[in-house]
Amino acid sequence: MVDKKTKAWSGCPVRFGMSQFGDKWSFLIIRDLMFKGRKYYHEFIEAGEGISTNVLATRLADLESNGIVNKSRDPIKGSRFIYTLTDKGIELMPMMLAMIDWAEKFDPVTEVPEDFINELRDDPKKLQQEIMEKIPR
Amino acid sequence: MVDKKTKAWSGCPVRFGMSQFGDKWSFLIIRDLMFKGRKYYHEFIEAGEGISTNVLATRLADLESNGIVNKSRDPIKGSRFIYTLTDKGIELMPMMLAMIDWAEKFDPVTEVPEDFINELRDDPKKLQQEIMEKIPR
DNA sequence: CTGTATCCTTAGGGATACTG
DNA sequence: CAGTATCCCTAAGGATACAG
Repeated sequence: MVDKKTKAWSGCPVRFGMSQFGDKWSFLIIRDLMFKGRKYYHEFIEAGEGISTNVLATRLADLESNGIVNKSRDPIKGSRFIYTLTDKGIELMPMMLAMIDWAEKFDPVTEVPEDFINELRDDPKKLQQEIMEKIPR
Repeated sequence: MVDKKTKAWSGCPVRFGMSQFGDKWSFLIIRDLMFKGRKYYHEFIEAGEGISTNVLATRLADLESNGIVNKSRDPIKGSRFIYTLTDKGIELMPMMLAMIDWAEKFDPVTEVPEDFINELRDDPKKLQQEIMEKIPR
């Protein structure tokens, strides 16, 4: 678990995670990409969380440079980009699901649809697969 | 999964999570409490992450007011406090483990002990139970 | 020693103007 | 319309003095 002497992981995974996506906006953007099918700049802006355009730009750039988000030109409408999760980003799903499960337990206001939570607790792998298939690529 | 109309969870669990522990320092403190057996003020300070005393104080207070951390007087040495995870805090373990698993996959520098990762992937419930028993109360 | 309060700086981020 | 650059300000947080 931890080194007996230093009581530390040599390269700490939690610190690494924080350095890669460890702020409010990154989590919310990953949420949007993972669970809400959002993939365009304006969709993130209009998500209603109040992120401003410049902050969104820097977060997307950060996530991209960390290999979590992929940015590619929209073949339909060449003036814009499509933002998607990379494999590395998609693999954050277990963490996000664990967080959702936790929030559902402890936040009286959180209202994740019942069948979502049921499936999450019953067969997380299956749920994960289902979500995966809906994530834009 | 999401409401068909709003495409949103009514009370978003991710936003809730972020409001409860959604910053670098909170994650690191929770890590210390959960995996490193730390429970005293000075142990967090000396963790070597460079948190300053005032920031630690506010984070501990925030986590306490969010019901994630418990603060009680040390019966041995009455001039100090013991900080522990509440049940609500302990239940963040699946999320933390998922994050550790992810970091181990994607950070070349992260070095979680092999048997830890093996057990995490093989029998997470058992690992969780084992860690749980080592968490100070 | 175990924390808390104060001070002060800086970086994060909101508002908005701007460019292709 | 899609995204970037600039401006400015607030609030997070580092250093450190202070209190019990």
